[in-house]
Amino acid sequence: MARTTGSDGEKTEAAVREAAVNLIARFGYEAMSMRQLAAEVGVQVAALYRYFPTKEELLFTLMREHMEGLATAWEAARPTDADPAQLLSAYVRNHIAFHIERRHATHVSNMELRSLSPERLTQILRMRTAYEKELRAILRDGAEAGAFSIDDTGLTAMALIQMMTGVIVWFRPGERLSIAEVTATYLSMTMRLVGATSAGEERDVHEHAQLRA
Amino acid sequence: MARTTGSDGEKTEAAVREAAVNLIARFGYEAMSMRQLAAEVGVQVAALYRYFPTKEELLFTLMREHMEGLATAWEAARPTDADPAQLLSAYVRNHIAFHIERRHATHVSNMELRSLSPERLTQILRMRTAYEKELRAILRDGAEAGAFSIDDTGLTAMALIQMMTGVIVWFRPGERLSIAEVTATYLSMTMRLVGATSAGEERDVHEHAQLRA
DNA sequence: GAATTAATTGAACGTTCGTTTTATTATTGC
DNA sequence: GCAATAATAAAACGAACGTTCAATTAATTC
Repeated sequence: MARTTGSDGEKTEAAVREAAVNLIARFGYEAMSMRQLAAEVGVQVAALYRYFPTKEELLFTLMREHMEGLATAWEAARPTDADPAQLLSAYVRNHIAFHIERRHATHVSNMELRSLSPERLTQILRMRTAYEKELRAILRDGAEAGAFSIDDTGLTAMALIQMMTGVIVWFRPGERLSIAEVTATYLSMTMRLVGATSAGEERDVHEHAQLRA
Repeated sequence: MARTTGSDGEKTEAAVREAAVNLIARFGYEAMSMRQLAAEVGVQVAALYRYFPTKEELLFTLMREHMEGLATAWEAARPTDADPAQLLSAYVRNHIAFHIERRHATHVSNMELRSLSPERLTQILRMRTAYEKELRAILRDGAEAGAFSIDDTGLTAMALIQMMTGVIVWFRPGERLSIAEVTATYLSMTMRLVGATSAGEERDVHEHAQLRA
């Protein structure tokens, strides 16, 4: 046989992407074979190479689109004319929502960086740094405005990102906590961590979180 | 040639361990080949199999000893008759010191879990859970005693561990910050995050960290 | 100093890997 | 309905993989 009835390039490519994210998240990039991926999609190995010239290019595509999606989501979620606490709150909400929604893709983007060639690694890291820079700016502006009490802006930003992204390690949808509860608690922890003093939505969030304590 | 002059089983095994930790941390377990490891040690491939029956057993040994070391370090560092803030402070100090000191081994233990067989994975996770349980107990006791203000003990413990362990992702010895400075800032962030109210050593640490702000 | 044990080499095993090539069939445009 | 093109199958490539085995030499024991 050759071309199969009802075959469609776009559908196949989308199926390859989705299967690849799941397999790489579960077994790791090196451990996933192109044969395994093809079998998961329900296609022969050679068909994969019609859409992605190499295995690494497939990985890179998944990562790049994940980072682009993160940047796009933040652009859409970022409030205009907001005080530091509201900005930080929006950043935390967006970060947690995005990462919980795309647990597997986040896993891939965080764990498989070393499988990229130096040039591609640089490209992904540049996107990541740009995203983290937004948080540092929020923290710096808030500290200068007296809304936050922060020892070291850069270190605090890294600590917050590690803390928030860590959600995907243990969070499983439908278990003890809902996404809203997790987000509320993380918001509360974040605001305390940065020593937020303002009376914005942060206090509401904090009081809401206390309801479950 | 066969046995080489000055060859010593103990030294070779130690060299294999060390080289394996470094190579796996840098390239990943799947990407590291036994030939690459042998070349790094300066030995032929077959010699590795005198010390570790399989590649996975080597990985498991590295992980198990890392987790045992972490438990041992905490047992030695845990204060007797201390208030919650002092206990938490000791936990944070020990965790950060241990993980910075063994960055590569921590990377291996955190990133390569999926390469273990189910039984071995369970064994490592059991050790990890036991260690995390200590932190949850500290947080729970502190919250009950009124020393901390915590929304969700389990969630806070996970957030703290992710935040602290994340140090190894960005920290490089000899750069902008010293280990002492990083530890002080993380202690400060931790105490604020858990809403510590007591006037133990936590205030000293916090004031000290403020000196650099 | 001969016998035994410890440590290692060198070569090979079968398997799996990412990738390529060629042929074949389904779909699309005219 | 016929040409052009898109999508896939089937088979094969050489290279690299984890692992094993037999042979060989250094160190140790008596």
